[in-house]
Amino acid sequence: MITPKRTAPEPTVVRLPTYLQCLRRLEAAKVATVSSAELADLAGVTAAQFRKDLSYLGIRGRPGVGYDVQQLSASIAGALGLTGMHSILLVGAGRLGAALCAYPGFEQLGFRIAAAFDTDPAKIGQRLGNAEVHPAHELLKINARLGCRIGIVAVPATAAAGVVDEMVRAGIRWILNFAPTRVPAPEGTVVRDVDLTHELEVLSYYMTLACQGEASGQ
Amino acid sequence: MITPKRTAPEPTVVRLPTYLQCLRRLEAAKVATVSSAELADLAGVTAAQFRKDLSYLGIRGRPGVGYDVQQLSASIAGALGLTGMHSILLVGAGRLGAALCAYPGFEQLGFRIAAAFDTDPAKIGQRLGNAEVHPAHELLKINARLGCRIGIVAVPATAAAGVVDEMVRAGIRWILNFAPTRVPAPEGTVVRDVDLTHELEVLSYYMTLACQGEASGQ
DNA sequence: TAGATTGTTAATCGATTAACAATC
DNA sequence: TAGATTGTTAATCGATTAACAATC
Repeated sequence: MITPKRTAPEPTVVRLPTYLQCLRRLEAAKVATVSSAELADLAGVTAAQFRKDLSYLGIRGRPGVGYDVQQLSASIAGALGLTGMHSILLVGAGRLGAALCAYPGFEQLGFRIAAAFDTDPAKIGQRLGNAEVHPAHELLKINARLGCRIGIVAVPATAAAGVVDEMVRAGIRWILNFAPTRVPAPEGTVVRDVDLTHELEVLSYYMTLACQGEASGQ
Repeated sequence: MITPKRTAPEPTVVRLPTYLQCLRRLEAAKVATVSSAELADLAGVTAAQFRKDLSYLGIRGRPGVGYDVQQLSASIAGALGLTGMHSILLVGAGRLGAALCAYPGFEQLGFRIAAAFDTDPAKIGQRLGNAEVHPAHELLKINARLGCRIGIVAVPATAAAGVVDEMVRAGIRWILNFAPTRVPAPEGTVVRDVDLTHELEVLSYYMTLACQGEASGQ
C-alpha cells in the first residue's frame, strides 16, 4: 500500500504559525474573505508560496474568490493541533522559566504550563502562573498523573541533557530547549533548540558585514 | 571591479554560533586539533557541510591534519563580530525583558544590555542586571550617548512596530524582536523575529502528526 | 613515503517561483 | 459571460552532499 506523504516540508510548517497569526488578525477585523496575494503580503511571503504551503495541508480555496478567513484560520489551527488545551511541563524555574510560565500568549493558543520543576529547594512550592514548582526528582511521578507530552527546558547548559533524558522517560517526546546548548534528540523525539545568544550572534554577523562594507567605502 | 561575494548564505550564518559553541567546549577541554568529521558530529551536521561553510568565510585548515581549535574558534568568533563588548538597548522591562537583562550567557559572548526602557512609571529607575530602566520617550536621547546599534524588543505585540520605528530613528539597525508579531524590517535594517508561541505551535504540529499516525495504526 | 584530511567541483536534492489551465 | 483567483505543473534557484585531486 502506498502511504501518501503525511508531513509538509519543515519550511512550510514553520510558516504556518505566521499565517494563523495574520488570519486571526483578519478575523478580529471582521474580514470575511482573503486572497492568497493579500495574505501572503501580510505574512511576508509570495502568493505562490502561500498557495503551495496550503496544498501540502490539503486546504483548498475558491478560484476567483479567495479563502474564507474563518474557515482557513480553523483549518490551519487544526493542522497545528490547536484544538483544546495542551498541558506542558517546564523544568528550570529561573527567571526565564518564570517569564515563560507567566507568558500570556501561550494560554491564548491553548498551551498551559501545568507544572514546573527545579532542584533549588528555595524555589519549591512557589507558584508561577498556573504552575507550582516541584522538586525535580518528582518529574516522573507527577507526569504519570498529568500526562504532558510537551516539555520546556529552561535550565543551564550543563543540566540540559539530563533533563531531556528524564523528560523522555516520563513520556515527553516534544521538547522546546532554551538551554544554551544543542541537545541531540533521542530516537522518536522532536527537540527544538531556541538559543537566545545564537540570535544575537547572527545579528552581530550582519552588523560586522555591513560595517566592514562601510569602512571600505562599499 | 568585480566585488567578491561578501556574505555567506543564511543557513551557513545560522550554523556558525553552533560551531563556535562546540569549539569553545573543545578549547575548555584542552583539545588542540579537530577534524571536520569530529566537529561536524558535535554540531550535528555533515563534514562536507562544515567544510563548505568554512569556505564561505575563507577559513582554511591543514589537509591531513584538521583545524587548530583555538585558531578556528577565533576565526569564527571574528566572522561573527565577537570582538570586544557590544552594548545593547532593550525596550520592554516585563518579565521576559528582565530575564534577558539578567541572562548570563550574553555577557560571556560580549553582549551587554546597557539600558532598558519602559512606559510603565512603576518600572522606571529599577535596575535589571547592568541596565537601568528609563522612560521610553528618552530612548533617542539616551542612545545618542550610548550609541548602541543592536536592540531587543520585548514589548506586547501592539507596541512592537512603534518601538522598532523609534529604535531605527535612534540609529539601531539590528533588532531582535520577541514581540509575538512579525515586524517588517525597515529599509537597511535586519530584524530577527523570535516568537516563542510559534515554536510551541511547530512542536504541536509534529505531535499531532505523530498521534494521527498512531490512531490509524501507522 | 604512506596515511589522513582538506578544499572544491560536480551531482543531487529539495524548495521557491512563474505561468497558466481550471474554476468560481 | 467576463473577470478574478485558485491549484498545480514545470522551470528555476540555491543549498546539500559525494567524490576526489591537492596537500600536509
